[in-house]
Amino acid sequence: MARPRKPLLSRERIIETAGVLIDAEGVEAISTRRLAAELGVSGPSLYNHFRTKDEILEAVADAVQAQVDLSMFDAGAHPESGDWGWDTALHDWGVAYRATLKAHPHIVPVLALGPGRRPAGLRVADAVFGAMVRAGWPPAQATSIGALMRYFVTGSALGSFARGFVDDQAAYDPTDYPHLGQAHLLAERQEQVDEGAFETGLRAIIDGLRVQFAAIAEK
Amino acid sequence: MARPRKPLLSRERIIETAGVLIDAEGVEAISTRRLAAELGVSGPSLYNHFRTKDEILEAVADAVQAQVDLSMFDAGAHPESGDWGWDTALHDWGVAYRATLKAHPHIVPVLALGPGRRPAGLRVADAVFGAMVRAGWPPAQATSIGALMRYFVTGSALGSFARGFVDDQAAYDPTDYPHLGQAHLLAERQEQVDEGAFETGLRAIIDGLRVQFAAIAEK
DNA sequence: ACCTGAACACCGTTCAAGT
DNA sequence: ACCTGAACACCGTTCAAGT
Repeated sequence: MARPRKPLLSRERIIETAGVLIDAEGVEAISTRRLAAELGVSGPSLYNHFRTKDEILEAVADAVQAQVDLSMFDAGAHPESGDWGWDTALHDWGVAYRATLKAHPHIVPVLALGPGRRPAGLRVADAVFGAMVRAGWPPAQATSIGALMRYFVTGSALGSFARGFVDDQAAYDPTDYPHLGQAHLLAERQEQVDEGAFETGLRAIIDGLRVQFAAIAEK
Repeated sequence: MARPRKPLLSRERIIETAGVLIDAEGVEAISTRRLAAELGVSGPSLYNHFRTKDEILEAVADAVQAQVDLSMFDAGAHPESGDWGWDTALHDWGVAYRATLKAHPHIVPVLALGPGRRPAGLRVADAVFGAMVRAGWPPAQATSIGALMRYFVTGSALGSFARGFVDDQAAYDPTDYPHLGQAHLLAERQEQVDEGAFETGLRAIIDGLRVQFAAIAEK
């Protein structure tokens, strides 16, 4: 075939197809040959558009991150109700962030691991930092808030805590694990357990930040 | 050589060598051939001791997790001073947990991702759950606390937030990122920024849990 | 039981050749 | 510029053969 008069591939098409494939079958399902085949093209063609396979994965991760809603940080968010607060914005963002990652769980390791030098990651950092400073947080704390929220949300989206438990009482020898007598019950409700832990943690973080904020404002 | 009269390998020796290799060169450096060579043995020999390469990585992750100090959850911890509290225990554990993971950063993705069905993971869950219930937390909340702490600590150990920023002001176009004018300064102090965000987040979580605990105790 | 070399079906990436 | 097939240097894993 050689060079067609109109390019068969584009970065966008590669990212799109890779994303679908990863959502369906996981990151391990992606090989350059497999992805290329899915695109109707031969393996090495991809290297005309990306330098490495890792770069493709990073681009997919960035595309997912870009879907996270940030509108709650807008200066004029909820102007009518007048109840904007850095705390509710942070909570809403956390929930939206997690929901987006949970919709694309297979790419989360790439997203969480990378240094986050991707454009969408910077856009998030910018929005959070800007909103926190505007709300009265000192810059150093505003930076920390963006970081710690990322730690918590990606950590929660990465691994299921509840999935660690099997639905079999015999698996938990009371000698080894004296307090896990009911642990096998967790297996039945993995989803709720992880969701509950996330909600509890998110609320704790925000309650805790309120305590710190009050201490700062006091001075 | 065929079968030697004394086995050349053991699970322990494989885990140990794999751990050293991963610490030094990362998970990608581990191939079954490379690891076997390091052990003075041929590639397929490993399959007499582990079913898959992934099982080896899981075992290394478990070995790291097993190093995390849990003594702060002991019933008789600090009996002389009498200042044991679930909150300080949780804080100390968080700090110790993160320190251990930071000492072996290359294995953290495996540790954070896996379902945590490994023995060391269960031992952690058991210790935290037991201590929280003993301190007066309802079982459902005690479960959540173990989970949310894991989310936060592994998330913080996985990716550096600060590493996302480069030491170059020109990288942050004010049009794209209106609030990142000082972001290039973060690059210089990655370590402190991430450490500070972790400390802030850990304190916020514990302060927030105190608020919830007070609400529960009140009833 | 525990090691070996050979073999299978893959990989990511490079590169010269085609238009 | 953008695609191709061939090739290189790898992979994880299986398996029959050796003791």
